[in-house]
Amino acid sequence: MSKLAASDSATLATVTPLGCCRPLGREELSADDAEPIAAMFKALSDPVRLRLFSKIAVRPGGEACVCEIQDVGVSQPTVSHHLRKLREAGLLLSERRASWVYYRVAPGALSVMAGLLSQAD
Amino acid sequence: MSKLAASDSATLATVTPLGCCRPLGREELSADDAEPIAAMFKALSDPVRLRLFSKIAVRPGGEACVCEIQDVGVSQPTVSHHLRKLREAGLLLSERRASWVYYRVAPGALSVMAGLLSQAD
DNA sequence: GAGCGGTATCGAAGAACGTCGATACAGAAG
DNA sequence: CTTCTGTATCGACGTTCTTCGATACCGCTC
Repeated sequence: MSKLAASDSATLATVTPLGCCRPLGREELSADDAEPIAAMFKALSDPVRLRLFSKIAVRPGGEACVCEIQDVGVSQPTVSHHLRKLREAGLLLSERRASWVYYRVAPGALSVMAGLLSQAD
Repeated sequence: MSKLAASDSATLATVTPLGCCRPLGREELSADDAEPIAAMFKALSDPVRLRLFSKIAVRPGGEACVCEIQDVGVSQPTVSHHLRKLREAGLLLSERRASWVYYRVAPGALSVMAGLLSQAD
């Protein structure tokens, strides 16, 4: 992983093309579809990851340098670990620019999850 | 817990009254707000729980008897354990009717989470 | 009351997770 | 080439999670 780490996201890539991003209350989730979707929710199931994601999402363009969002009360390796998890889940993309690494919200990530949670009525 | 187990959900109850159900990309999440929100996502972060929730949500009225949704590939105690987790997270309500226990989707649960994931543009 | 089917709780075992300090790597600057 | 800053990886530790079998609880039926 060197330049533009786009897709370790088996997650988003696996989910999107399927018809599985319908509301959870629309049709019963298959065992296979449940797996990658659960992984996306798991990515947001930690308070630190949630704050990191929010810190990135609020920036204009949904992008931030790691150095700008590191104050979440845990060590630098831990921040790096959580950002990796978010990337692997398909929620973030990362890109190196000179000495700094920028993370940004993956296009479509939010809407896939929001779609799953929308009312089926 | 005997009759109508409505609120072990510190989660939903804690979150809803706050101004914290704005989109994650709207304003930066505080450490305190991140905690209960992460707990809700954690509830949906397991494939089995996701399927159980879906099985309930697809039923008319968003309600199902435990006996109708038990075939998810794990033992009966495990199913019970996961349903409890979903209830404690505020996503489900449970009610005993004669020998059977019915679980139903908690009103507002989905919209709170969907609101968090909606685009902030 | 005795027996029975449906559901919850208990206790244990193994896997997965969050966290850290130490260290490695990448690019810029001197 | 060496040094410095920013970020990632490694290895380890303690905690939390998922799962199970065994068992307890609850209502119904006989």
